[in-house]
Amino acid sequence: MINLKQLAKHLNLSQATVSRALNNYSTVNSATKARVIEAANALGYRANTSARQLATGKTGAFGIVLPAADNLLMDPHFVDFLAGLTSALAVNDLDLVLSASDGIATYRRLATTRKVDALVLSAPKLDDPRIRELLAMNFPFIVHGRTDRKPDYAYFDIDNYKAFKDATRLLMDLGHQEIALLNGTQDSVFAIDRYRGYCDVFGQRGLVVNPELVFADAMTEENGYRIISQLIDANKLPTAILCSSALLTLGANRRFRDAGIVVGRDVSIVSHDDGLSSLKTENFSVPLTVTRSPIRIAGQEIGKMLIEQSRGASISELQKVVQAELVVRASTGAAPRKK
Amino acid sequence: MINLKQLAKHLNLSQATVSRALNNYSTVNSATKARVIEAANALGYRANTSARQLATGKTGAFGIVLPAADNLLMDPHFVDFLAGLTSALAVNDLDLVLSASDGIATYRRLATTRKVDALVLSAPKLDDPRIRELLAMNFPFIVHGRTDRKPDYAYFDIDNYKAFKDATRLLMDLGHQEIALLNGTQDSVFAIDRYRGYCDVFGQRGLVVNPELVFADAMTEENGYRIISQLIDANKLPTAILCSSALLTLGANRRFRDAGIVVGRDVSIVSHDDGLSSLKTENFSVPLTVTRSPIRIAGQEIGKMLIEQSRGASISELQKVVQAELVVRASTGAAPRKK
DNA sequence: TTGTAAGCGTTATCAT
DNA sequence: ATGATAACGCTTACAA
Repeated sequence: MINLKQLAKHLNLSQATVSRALNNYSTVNSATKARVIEAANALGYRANTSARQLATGKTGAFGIVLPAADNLLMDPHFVDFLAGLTSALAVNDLDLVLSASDGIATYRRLATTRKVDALVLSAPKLDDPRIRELLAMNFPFIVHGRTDRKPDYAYFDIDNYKAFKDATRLLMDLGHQEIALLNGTQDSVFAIDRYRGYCDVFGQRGLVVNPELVFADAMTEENGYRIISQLIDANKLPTAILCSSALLTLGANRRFRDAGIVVGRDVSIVSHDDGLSSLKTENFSVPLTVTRSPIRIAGQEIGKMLIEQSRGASISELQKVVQAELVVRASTGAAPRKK
Repeated sequence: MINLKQLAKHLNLSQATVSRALNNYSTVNSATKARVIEAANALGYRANTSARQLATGKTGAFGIVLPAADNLLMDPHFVDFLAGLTSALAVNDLDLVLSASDGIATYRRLATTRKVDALVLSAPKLDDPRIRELLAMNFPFIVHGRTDRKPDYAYFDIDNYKAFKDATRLLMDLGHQEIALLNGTQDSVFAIDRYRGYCDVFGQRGLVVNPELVFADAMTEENGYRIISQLIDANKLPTAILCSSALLTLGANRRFRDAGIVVGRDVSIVSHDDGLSSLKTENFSVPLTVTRSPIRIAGQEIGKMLIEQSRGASISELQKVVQAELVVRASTGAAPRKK
């Protein structure tokens, strides 16, 4: 394990020159630069991270906190997100520091101990205290999602409002009027946006939303099953359902199959699809019609934004919204005639 | 953002004393210790991580690399594992550094740049090159799994052999003789161990394993569906199946439901269950009989071992094997009579 | 183009 | 019990 001093001595150069050569400064002679790099490789020199961090004030790492240990429900979306994020960072040899959530204290700790250069913040709530605090501390961060339409911080989000508007329209164009919405809890901004999209189409067509068909809860397989059970038992199953997560849809499908209800014929489904690699909506027994936006891409984009941010990009350059793609497959069909 | 020098000046003490007070050295007067701590809190002093790392040579972080970006299949097990791991580390304010995998180079980089104090290594293969290299570098690591029965490095594993022996016995005791094994690929040691457990029970009972009923592939929902389809189409469906993953079982179940085959009556299933929070085997339409061993606990245990290791525990203290629990639920029943 | 030397903010050693 | 002061290994003015 050789250090800069030793490498410099070995080369009969000063530490400064060697350092500059390794960091590709333009002022250093290209011949010596080559010589330095070769020697460094030959001797297996690797800069000590802590020393570099101390000297530059940059850590070369970004922080993220593992969401929701509170309800013990680990979100399967998170791995895909992490995969995208780390792959974008790896391009520049940047790392990701992962911490278990102890609430807002974790964010504070990560920011104040200068373990990381910036944070990524997932699943923002309305008026999220983490955002307020980070903003007050003037610590850089990027939000996956938004707290309102046009916030004054860096974020990456999908157009949830538009996605669910499109999905609702599609169903209505197929003749559906009774459409259940299986959504996430209403404290998450994305769920609110989706609900608004859904409602607005009803409004535009002079129809009224039936609140008995709107569900806001944790987006688990179990809940999908439970909600459809409830609807069937109460004899209130609508002709179509709109799901905020493929997991919910999975559970709903299981219930439909148990009841002998054929998806795409007896009932139509549009689901949001985060493109999870472990849950492919195209491989469902009845391939799903979805609003699709891979969460892995979101991770990747946020990784790139993190890099841009550390290079000094302004807030306005760090605000992105992408559209979800409406993919029509076999789970949607014309509304059955009223019996 | 105050530093040690400023804090020391503010207290009319030397940096050394303040540092010692903050690090709870016994040699420092308890009155001044209290005074220092109070001032530190009042002024919001936080030690600079890089500086401390440089001085101590310890990073206070452990590394892990996100598996298998190669096949784009993100393992949902990984989040649960991470949750356990980070929660154990958080107790001591330790962090986890996550890197995207660029093959073995990633491990090398993490080790040589001294970004972390130790690595955790997942999904070991037979004669894994990562292990060989880390061992040669003398860099500390803990393996989740094993490369052989009694290796000479730190590891945490479950007794896969015993688990699948138990499962196979259970099925045979119920009268099953044709038992399919839906396993992971045979380059993973856990899959080999499970296969051995399965085979040995056949051997002990004087029966012979039918190789047409043994499948070794990626443990995805799709593969579970596909394999059962294949069996049904070839009219070779056995009376029982043994699955290495709840995901495989999920897919198998979907195929059974499509075919109107009733699990627990027409066919028996025993699945391994890693206790994923997003996939609860007790909530399947037919609650599953499983060999259970929560992967979250594995993460937690490895987190504790990482801490022990950095405190100087010996290799022999860092080798743990736990048993999976056989939980009998409704997916297993007596073998149907031969038609 | 290269070298000298001063940080960066801690902890550790050695006196006192 | 406390204080000087020297590491730790790098980057970066400033000089040459």
